Amino acid sequence: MLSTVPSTTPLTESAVLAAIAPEGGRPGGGTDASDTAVRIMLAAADAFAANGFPATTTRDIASRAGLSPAGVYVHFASKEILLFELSRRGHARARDLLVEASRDAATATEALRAIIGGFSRWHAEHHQLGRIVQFEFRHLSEDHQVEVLGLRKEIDHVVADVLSDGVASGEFEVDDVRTTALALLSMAIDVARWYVPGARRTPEAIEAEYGELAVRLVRRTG
Amino acid sequence: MLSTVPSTTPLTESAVLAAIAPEGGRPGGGTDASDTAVRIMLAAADAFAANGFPATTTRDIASRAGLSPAGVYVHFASKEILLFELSRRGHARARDLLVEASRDAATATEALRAIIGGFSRWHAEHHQLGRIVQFEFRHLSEDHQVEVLGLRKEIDHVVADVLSDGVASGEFEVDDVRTTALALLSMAIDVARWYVPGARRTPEAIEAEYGELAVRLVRRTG
DNA sequence: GTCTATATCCTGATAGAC
DNA sequence: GTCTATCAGGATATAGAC
Repeated sequence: MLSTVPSTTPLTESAVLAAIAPEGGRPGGGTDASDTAVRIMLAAADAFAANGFPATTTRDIASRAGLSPAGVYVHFASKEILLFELSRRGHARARDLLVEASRDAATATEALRAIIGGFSRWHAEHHQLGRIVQFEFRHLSEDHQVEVLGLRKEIDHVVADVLSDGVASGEFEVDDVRTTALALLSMAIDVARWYVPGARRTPEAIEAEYGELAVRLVRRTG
Repeated sequence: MLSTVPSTTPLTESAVLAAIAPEGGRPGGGTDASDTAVRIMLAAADAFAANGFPATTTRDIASRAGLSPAGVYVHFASKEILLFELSRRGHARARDLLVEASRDAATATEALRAIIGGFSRWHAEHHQLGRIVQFEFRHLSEDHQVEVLGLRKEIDHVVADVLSDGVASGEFEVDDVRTTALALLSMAIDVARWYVPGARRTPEAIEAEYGELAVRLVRRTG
C-alpha cells in the first residue's frame, strides 16, 4: 500500500536465490557462479534492499556473507559489479518468466492476464530484488546501464506484442500500445515499492487482482 | 519509458520552487523559509535527485547553494532534516493539487480524469522532487516517516473517495476500491521513475493519456 | 581463497573567529 | 549568519602473509 513503511526484514535466502541462482545454460542466461559468489550476491541483495546501494558498505556485505571485507574482492572486483550482477540476473529472470507466460497462453487476453499478473507477483515475491533492479539503476556504471537497458527493452516488447496481438484479434481496444504497455508495467513495477510481506495482500492475490485490472484496462467497449 | 536512462540534468530552480516554496498560510501548509533556506532546499533537491540521498554530500549541497559546508547547518540541523522538509512540502503540495482538482470536478468521471491526469503530470514536471519523495522515503528518521505517511494516507483517500463516488453514482464499476486506487496511484507515481525531460511524451500528453487510462480502467461494462 | 592490517580518501558535523 | 579549519570516524580497495 502507498501508506506502508517498507520492511527491513532480512531476506530468506531462498527468496532471492530463485531469481539470481545459476541459470543452467538457458539461452540468454548468464555465467555460472561459485557457491561463495552466490552467497556474496545473496548477502549483497539483502544489504542493498535494506539500505540502498550507496549506503551499503562492503563490510556489511562481507559480514553477512561470513567473510572478511577483503574476501569479497576475490569474487567481485567492486561493489558496483555486485549490483550489476544482481541487476542483470534479476532482469533476465523476470524477462524469461514473461516470455514463457506469454508463450503458454491461448489468447491475447489470457496472455495479458498472465504476464501482468505474473510480473506483479514477481515484484511482490522478489520485492527486495525488485527494488534493487528498479530503483538502484542509476548507480550502475554507464556501460552496465546500457546492458541492463537492453533487457528492459525486451521486457517492454513482450508486453507491447501481447497488446498488439489483442488489438489485431479484436480482443482489445487500445489507443496507444506503447503508452498502455508502459502504464501496465508501472503498475506491476511499483508493487516492489509498496509491498510488505505479511500484509493484507498476498503475492497470489496481487497476481489475480492486477491480471484482472490489466484486462479491464484494454477490453473492448461493448 | 521503462527503457530510458534517467536524466541527471540539473534542475531549473523554478521547477522545484513551485513545489516547495513558502506556502502562504494555506491550511495544512508548512512554515515559512528564508531565501537562503529555500536556496539550500533547491540545491539539496538538485543533488538528491541526481545522486540519491545517501550518495549526496553536505559539501555538494553547500557548493550548489553557494555556501561553505558549515553555512548549511545554520539553516538545517542535518542532511536528514533537509530530506524531510523536501518530502513534507512535496507531499503537501501534491495533496493540495489533488484535493482542488477533485473538488472542482462536476462528475466522478471528470474528477478521476483530473486527479490521475494531474498527479501523473505532477510526477513528470516535478520528476526530480517526485523521485525524492517517493524513493528516498526509507532514509527519513522514523518520526519523519510517520509524519509523511499521514500525508500519503490523505492522498490515498482522495483517490479512493472519487472511486467510491463513481461507484455510487453508477459511473464506475470497480471490484475493489482500495486495490484500484493503489494501482492508479502506482501508474502516476512511476512516471517520476521513467520520465526524462525533452523526451517523446510531454507532461501535458502524459496528463491526457493517463487521465484517459484511469477512466478506461473503471468504466462500466456496456 | 581467506585472512590481518592498512593506505588513502571522504564523510557529517562542529568550534570559534569575524 | 558565514567563514576557515578541523574533529572523529568510516569508506573502498589493496598488500602481503598463510
